[in-house]
Amino acid sequence: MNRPATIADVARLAGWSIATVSRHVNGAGKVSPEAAAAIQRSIEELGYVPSASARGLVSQQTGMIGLVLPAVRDESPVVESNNLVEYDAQTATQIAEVCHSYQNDIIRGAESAAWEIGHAITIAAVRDPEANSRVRDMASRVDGLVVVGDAVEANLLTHLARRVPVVLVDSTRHESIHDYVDSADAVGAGLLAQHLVEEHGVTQLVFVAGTSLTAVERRCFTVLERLGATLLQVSDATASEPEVVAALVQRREDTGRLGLVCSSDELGVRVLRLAEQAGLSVPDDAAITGFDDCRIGRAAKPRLTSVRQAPLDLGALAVEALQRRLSNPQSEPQHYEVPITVVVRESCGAHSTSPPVSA
Amino acid sequence: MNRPATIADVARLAGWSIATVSRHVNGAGKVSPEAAAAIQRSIEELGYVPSASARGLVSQQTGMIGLVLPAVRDESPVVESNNLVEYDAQTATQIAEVCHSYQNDIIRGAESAAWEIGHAITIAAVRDPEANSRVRDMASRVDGLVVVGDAVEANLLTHLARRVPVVLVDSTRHESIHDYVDSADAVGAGLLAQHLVEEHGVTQLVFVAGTSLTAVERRCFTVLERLGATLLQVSDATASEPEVVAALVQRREDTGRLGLVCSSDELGVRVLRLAEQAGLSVPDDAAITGFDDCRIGRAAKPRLTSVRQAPLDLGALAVEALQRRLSNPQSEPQHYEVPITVVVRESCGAHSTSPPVSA
DNA sequence: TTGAAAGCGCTACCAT
DNA sequence: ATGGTAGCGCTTTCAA
Repeated sequence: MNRPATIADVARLAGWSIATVSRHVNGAGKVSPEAAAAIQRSIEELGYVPSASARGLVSQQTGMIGLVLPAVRDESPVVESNNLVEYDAQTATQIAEVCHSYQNDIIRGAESAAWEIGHAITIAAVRDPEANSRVRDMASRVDGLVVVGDAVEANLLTHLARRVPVVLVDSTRHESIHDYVDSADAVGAGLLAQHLVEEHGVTQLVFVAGTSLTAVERRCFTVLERLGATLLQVSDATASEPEVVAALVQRREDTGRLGLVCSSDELGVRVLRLAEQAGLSVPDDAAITGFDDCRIGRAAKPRLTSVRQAPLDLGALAVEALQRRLSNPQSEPQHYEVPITVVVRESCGAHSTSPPVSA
Repeated sequence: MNRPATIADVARLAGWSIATVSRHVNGAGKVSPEAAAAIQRSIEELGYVPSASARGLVSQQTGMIGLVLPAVRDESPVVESNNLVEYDAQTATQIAEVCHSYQNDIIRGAESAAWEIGHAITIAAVRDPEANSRVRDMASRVDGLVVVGDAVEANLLTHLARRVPVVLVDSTRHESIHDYVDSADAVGAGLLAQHLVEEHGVTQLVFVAGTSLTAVERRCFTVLERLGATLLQVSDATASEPEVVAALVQRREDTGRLGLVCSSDELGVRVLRLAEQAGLSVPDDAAITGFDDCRIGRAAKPRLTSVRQAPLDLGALAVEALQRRLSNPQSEPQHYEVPITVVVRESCGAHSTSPPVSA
């Protein structure tokens, strides 16, 4: 690995001009067969690879798309002594895994879509929203930026947006000056509710969530509320579970067949257990559904009906949005939504053999 | 988003020379406070971000590290009608998920390590080993290449290596002309065996693998063989399972307490079931261990003792290797190994309350 | 401390 | 079809 060969080296060795080499390499313009042959030979010989920097400099584009993700911090289990460890899976680890697979899908979706349009992607996991230099640096080497979640400060974002187009993904505080992509989660909640009511004769919808609602959860509840759903908030603490059990019993008595729409599969599994404690049979007394279609829900005892929001598509759509913006810089900021899918399983009353039902 | 501001724009607006702006931005050389202030102001005003291409061109380095991964193709479940689907988890999907989380960890490890040394990373999932242009392109925009698995043809690799240093990760056909990183999997197998024999009184070690051994598996078996292990190959087909059951019964009768070292957690779980069918109690008649420490093993009935090879560290180590190479281009190609960890659980005879044991 | 200017490797335009 | 050449935006001498 000496000084890497340049186009000039190739030209000299081949006995043709730099311009001709450039044309040959880019397949632009006509190049005589003899020239092409000679040039190709010296390319091989010298191991020539054109410099992306030089190309980018003259063409004013880098051929790269940047993906900024919020870093997920995961607790690693304590390692006890050299090479041997006693391991216990922990909640924190599980949550981290869910986030990882989510981000992983976004990355892969973006990578694939970027590849389709001839771009490479570069990624940065941002630990700290004030870590500006990181994002700045990235902005300098890409044609466009996909920012997932709230990894980046709003004002930095606007600064960067003056240089490269920015597409937000699943941001909670998305401002309308940027293009924005998320899943149609509220639509999913609605579909789910509709399914429960129409197909499984649920008479009372209940939206089950944590003690404080996230933006997504609020949106979902808004939709569900219109369909007559009530809200049941479950704290993280195990201590408060008896209350929840009581509430479930209560509602069952008051209103007949329950449809418990939980805001995550994790929560859904927990509610499954609580319903059992409440003496409710699932799905007969209470149909229970999750959200996000994680493995945990697929492994649950009555498998959990859930809403799948393909993060793969999220990533891909973000890249497509970027491409549109790139080719049409002046148009209004747009909002894209990736469609969701309701995955019907036993926890809502479907029989494993029953055919799928349409919306 | 007009034409992005250049250093010249900043200089003009600030009323100082290009050179001074450059020095201010890079913190190199002395710049008077007044100059700094004026320059900083116009940077903000113009939303100036220095062009990585231009920088790269002059400095002859891109500040990027490329990560090439073999694409994992996963079967997506058939979607049945609009937005509703009946889902069944499939083996193919499970395998894909394992690969994904493995690759995901490598990416995150690499990203993090790269960040430490001031580099960004770019990734390419290569669908087809002959997709040369993709990798070529990447080679043109990075300071170094990390190639995972057998994603890239050997001869292309050597071509590229003339331009950028290449570090191989988990390649089966790694040639000694490149730096190379993998896990100490064979060491792990050895440690596992040792643990089984010394701590749990296993009298007969059996290495359980698929019908054709991968390179890793061969390495592991080589080690185990020295410790007296025999080989038991299990085909993917369920049909042949009775034979395996018979084999297990046979060996148990012949040689006393069995130590079944399986080449993956998936296989381990399967063997768990087969041992049960064979009427063997686990871990009393047969201690069973997996490999790779996946979720499936942690969820198994007697939780599976396994060997964890932190792919996070793989990625990080690869980047470190690259950095060494970058700062010392002439040294001999090196082989790096990330240490493994034996995770002791019930399937080998450990009590969940028992303290961890040292090697 | 500052500024002028020579490239870095490449593309694209203009002659030929 | 081919070659000469003017930049692209930046860093880095070298003088001042």
